[in-house]
Amino acid sequence: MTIADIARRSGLSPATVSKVLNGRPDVSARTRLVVQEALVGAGYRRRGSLEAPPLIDVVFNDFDSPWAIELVRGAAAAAQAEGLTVAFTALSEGDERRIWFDHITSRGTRGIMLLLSKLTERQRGELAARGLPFVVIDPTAEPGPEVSSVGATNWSGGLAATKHLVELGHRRIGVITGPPELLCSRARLDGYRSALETAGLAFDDDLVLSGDFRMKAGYDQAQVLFGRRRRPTAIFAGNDLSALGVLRAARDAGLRVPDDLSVVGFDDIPLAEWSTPSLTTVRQPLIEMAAVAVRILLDSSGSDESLGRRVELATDLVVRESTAPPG
Amino acid sequence: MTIADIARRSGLSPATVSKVLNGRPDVSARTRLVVQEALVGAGYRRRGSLEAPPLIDVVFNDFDSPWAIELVRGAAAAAQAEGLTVAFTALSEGDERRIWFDHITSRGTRGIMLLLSKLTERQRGELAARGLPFVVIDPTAEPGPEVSSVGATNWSGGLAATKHLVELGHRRIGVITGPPELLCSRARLDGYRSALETAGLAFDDDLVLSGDFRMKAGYDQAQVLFGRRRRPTAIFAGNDLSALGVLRAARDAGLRVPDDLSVVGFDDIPLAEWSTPSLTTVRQPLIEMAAVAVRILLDSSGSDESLGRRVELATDLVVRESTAPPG
DNA sequence: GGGTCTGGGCGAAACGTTTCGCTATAGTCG
DNA sequence: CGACTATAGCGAAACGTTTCGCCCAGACCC
Repeated sequence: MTIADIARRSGLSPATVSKVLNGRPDVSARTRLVVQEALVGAGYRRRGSLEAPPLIDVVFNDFDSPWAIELVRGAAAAAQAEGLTVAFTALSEGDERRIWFDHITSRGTRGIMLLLSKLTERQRGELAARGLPFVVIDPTAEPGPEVSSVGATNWSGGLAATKHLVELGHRRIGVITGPPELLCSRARLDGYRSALETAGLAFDDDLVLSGDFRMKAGYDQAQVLFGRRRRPTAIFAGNDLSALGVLRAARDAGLRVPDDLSVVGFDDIPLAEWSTPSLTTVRQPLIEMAAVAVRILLDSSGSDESLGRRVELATDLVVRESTAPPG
Repeated sequence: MTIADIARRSGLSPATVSKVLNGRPDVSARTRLVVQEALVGAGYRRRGSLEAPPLIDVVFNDFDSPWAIELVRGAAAAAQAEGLTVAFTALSEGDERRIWFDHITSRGTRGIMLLLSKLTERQRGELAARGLPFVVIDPTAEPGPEVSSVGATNWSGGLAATKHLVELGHRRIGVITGPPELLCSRARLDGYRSALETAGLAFDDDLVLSGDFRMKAGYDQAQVLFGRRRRPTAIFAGNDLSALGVLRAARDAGLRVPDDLSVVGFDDIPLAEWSTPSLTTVRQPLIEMAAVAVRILLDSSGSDESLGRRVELATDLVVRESTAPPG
């Protein structure tokens, strides 16, 4: 089954078929469609499958967070073990999505790993037609069943963090979530809610604020919480970065952590161990998550089954210095 | 001038010539040489020069520091503006250098950006033969004149940091340097020395310790300094990461920063602004440095001149909360 | 309406790359 | 020392990719 066969089937030249396969621009939409049908119909595969470029693409929104860094590092390590390199694309705010996508597909890749990002329906289709796998880490919305994704047990993590605070004796526990549209933010919040329920504590809307996973948000929202009539004695931050913002806000407000305020983060970035005070947090195995994602990409690279896989790795509460019984 | 011509000239097949051009392993050393001579003799160039893969490679030792991250981000941004992608390779400790090098060269790249790393003589030759440019950021040793490199004004930075402390009234100023083999570490230390001299202060060997740019080293060495007969009233850390280690050590030793101890870092990583207390530091324009490096790669990609460029961008003292007059 | 220009879309042919098998040489065993 | 095996090195041919020019449709001008 060669390119020439496809060309004959579809009444076009081998050159044109090649262009479609490589996402070249000088093919009309109609022709492209005809070729793609012929490709699928004939079950075409490149001959030596070794031609696939030894690249794995990691794409993320410009959040320059340690969280992303850890994932990239994990991906790089896993890729290197397979003789692959990680190429990475940071999407800045206003970026037209087409740009990076065209870029990656025209250059070729072994698979695409999306951090917190989403593909358009069109893009999904194009990838499927070319047999390029992709996997989402911490998907934004509930992804379809045919989309592979990797995450952590966010709900359990939120539960564990809150339970820890409750067991220390805290009754008023503030929350600063991540962006509400993210699945992981919502799961963590639900874990919090569930822990309160189990403990027989009321859920108070006034104590729940949303942030964006950055330090500044943690800082600002912590100040809001400090201004509440009855100040919470503990804060569960959506991630470590905002938890660090909370620590900072506490210091500026003259509150001692953990004596006057307990703080729990989420992620366990390397910094959490070195902040002052060191941060109690819910550890996500980011390195492993990236490794799993790479494995999914490589596995699904060969096979045609379009059934997605959903993997959730376990989280782990790491107790350090930022939590204590309320003063 | 095609591959076939070269083949005829050297009495070999086009296939073999192609293999040489692509660094394939199944060519004997002699044959490879013959072909390379023929290539040079005939002045061969690939036809469409557009085939150069749209990749820039960033290679660094596994230091997982925010410093490297900033540079990678800068490189990614600059590359994206040119329609290129950044591929990145983290060298772990025991890595055989050949591995990554063969990998990158066989896959192809537009240029290589080395962070704190070094190439062997052989590798330099191989890159030159293939016309692949490279640039070093913060070179380890004095690089030859034909090597391009980008850095910051480390000496001035060290000078400015120390001068700042001296002007605040500090007389005993400890230093925790980076790895001594790095040019930038030594330059910063010399700046420190020079500032002391200008101020008429004696240089005391007991106050100079070396670290490795990580938090733990900052922490450990700070404890050593605290144990000195006359404890220093200020510490100049080789980079922000070790400065954070110092902050932590100070807290564990019951010293208040900046009342009992002033701390200055180097780099101005994003975190410096958010640490508690926020860190006075010498800012390196990392993003710009990476952008300059990318520009050098692309500029020298076309031309044959093998003369290296050395660029040093200006550093800048950023005064925050971690420095004050000695108590 | 006819001429001219422009650009998108396609294919022929030139080109580079890869696979696969052949050959010669080195290494191994009895 | 001969037979057998393994391996490195190379080339023919199959294959995919790219360039370049042709064709044609639409826009524009006169």
